Amino acid sequence: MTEKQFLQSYDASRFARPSVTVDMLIFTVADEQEANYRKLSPKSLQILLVKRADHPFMGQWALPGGFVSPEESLEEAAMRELQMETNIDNIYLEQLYTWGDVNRDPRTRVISASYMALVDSESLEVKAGEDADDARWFRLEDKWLRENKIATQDGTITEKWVQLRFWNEAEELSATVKITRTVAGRTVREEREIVETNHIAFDHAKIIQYALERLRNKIEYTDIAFALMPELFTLTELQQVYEVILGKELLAAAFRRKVADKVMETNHYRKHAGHRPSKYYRFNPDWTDNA
Amino acid sequence: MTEKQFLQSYDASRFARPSVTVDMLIFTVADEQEANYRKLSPKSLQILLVKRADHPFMGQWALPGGFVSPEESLEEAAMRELQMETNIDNIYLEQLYTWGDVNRDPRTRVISASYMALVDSESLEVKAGEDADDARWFRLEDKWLRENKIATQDGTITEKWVQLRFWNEAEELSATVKITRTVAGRTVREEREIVETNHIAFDHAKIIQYALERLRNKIEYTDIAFALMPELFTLTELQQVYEVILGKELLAAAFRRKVADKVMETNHYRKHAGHRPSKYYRFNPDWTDNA
DNA sequence: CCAATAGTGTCTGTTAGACAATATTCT
DNA sequence: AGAATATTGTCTAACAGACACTATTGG
Repeated sequence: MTEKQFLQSYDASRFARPSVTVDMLIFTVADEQEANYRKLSPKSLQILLVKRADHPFMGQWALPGGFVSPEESLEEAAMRELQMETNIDNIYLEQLYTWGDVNRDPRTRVISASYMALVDSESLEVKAGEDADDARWFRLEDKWLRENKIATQDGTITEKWVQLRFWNEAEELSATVKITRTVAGRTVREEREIVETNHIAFDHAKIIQYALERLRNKIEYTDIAFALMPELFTLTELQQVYEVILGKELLAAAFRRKVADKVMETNHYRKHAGHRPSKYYRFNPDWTDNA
Repeated sequence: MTEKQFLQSYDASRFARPSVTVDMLIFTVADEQEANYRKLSPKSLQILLVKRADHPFMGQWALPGGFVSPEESLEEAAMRELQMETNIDNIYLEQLYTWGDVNRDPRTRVISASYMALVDSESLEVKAGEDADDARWFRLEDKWLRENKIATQDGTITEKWVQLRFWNEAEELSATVKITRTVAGRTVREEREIVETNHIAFDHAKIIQYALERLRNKIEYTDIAFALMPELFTLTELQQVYEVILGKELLAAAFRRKVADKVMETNHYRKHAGHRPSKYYRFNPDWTDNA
């Protein structure tokens, strides 16, 4: 049989096939309200969730996403979903992880490729709430709850409980995820399990926790932070973005040294702030990460 | 309609579904032969490929892998394939990336989750060639060919050509992959394209190039190198593993300082080496990566 | 004037790179 | 003895953390 004959006679339906979806983790960092005109407005990390209109998990909140159609690539499907929710293009988009447990979805076997998108809140303001479907931004915070380390024959098992909290003006959601890290011999394995989830559909709490961890790691060794910034920004704003994602305060002097080569000065200044005006910067596209 | 009724009446076949496979990138670092009894044997990075017995790409070399069955998770499928090829368990296994272009496979729409496995060559020696199917280890090297950087409206496009070479006693394969890195505004995108491929099936050259890059990155900031080591090893052997993966020489003094906390001394020494014997070490499971 | 932030200077301790120097084996 | 590797010591430059200090605005 020639290759051509083979392909003509190939019957793809012989094998059972799963459904494949993309799940979108759309993050932004937005300003909070601040009463004192002199103080800077604090920033918060936010994620976009949609309210499920249908079974299963009807009424609960889920990651935006949908089935991948036969004539689009995974990336194209992710882009399509992203447009649908934010109508912004040229956005940071990165494949995160593909979730393939057997009973993730009560309907049928579903394998989900998750994508993380980062958008800057300024270009977003437009579409924020006026969405047709029930998409809403939630502030997102995670909290270390407790840790448990056990010795085994040839290594250790560390269990860590992390709580996620999501909230906006109308709603508050939460979940607890247990992360089990198994060191056996020279290899390490990590597993995630949802311990408790409150109005968050499917295994999406687990996916969000994973994404948050990845975001936190990547902001330290890549330039993704700039994807969260508007065209022009001050170094203090940039620092705030790092701080809200890392969940800790940074020293301004050291921070400025670290980002010095990644940004370019402009000769614009922020006005009417009630204190010394700060210079606006932009991303330096000639900056190269590697040596 | 209740959720229960909904689920009972749910018809999964309404949507066209792709086939899903796992592709395994099984790496090891093995000793080369060395004539001079006094000299250390150099090491080489190797990858396991299988010769395709059927159409399409019959006779060409491909990554081990196969279809994911409905009653196993992605990880379980990856484990199963790994066992099939190496019959070693408790191995380092990590999901790499999921490839979802529309025409990756001439038979039908196939989405492939790729997994990287690291095995130590010592426990492997057993299964090396006696495999039933046509699986073979290939030495693997990549070579930077050329780079091309173009300015655009709001950023740059960098194209990089990388050549991969695979060889063993019987066979030699090669491929060229073009990596396009687009910096536009504050976002970066990376794409990979196979420019030329020689007896390597599907888009697997691209996947291997990606895996190699990931391996190179991860060895710098994680402890995956130990997954490539036998139970006991000398610090020079460990350094050789770093060197062969990073493709550059390291200074012994600095290297030893860096890994000092990650290993534990034993009181065994390598014997009969024609020079000063080196101490054997083992991985220190109490070492924690993070602070 | 003063609250509040912007931005800089400098000290200190840690670490990576470089390389020299010493130690130890087997044939 | 001599080849070859193992292992340690030390100098230096770079850099991150800490913190003090100066600069600049709007009300």
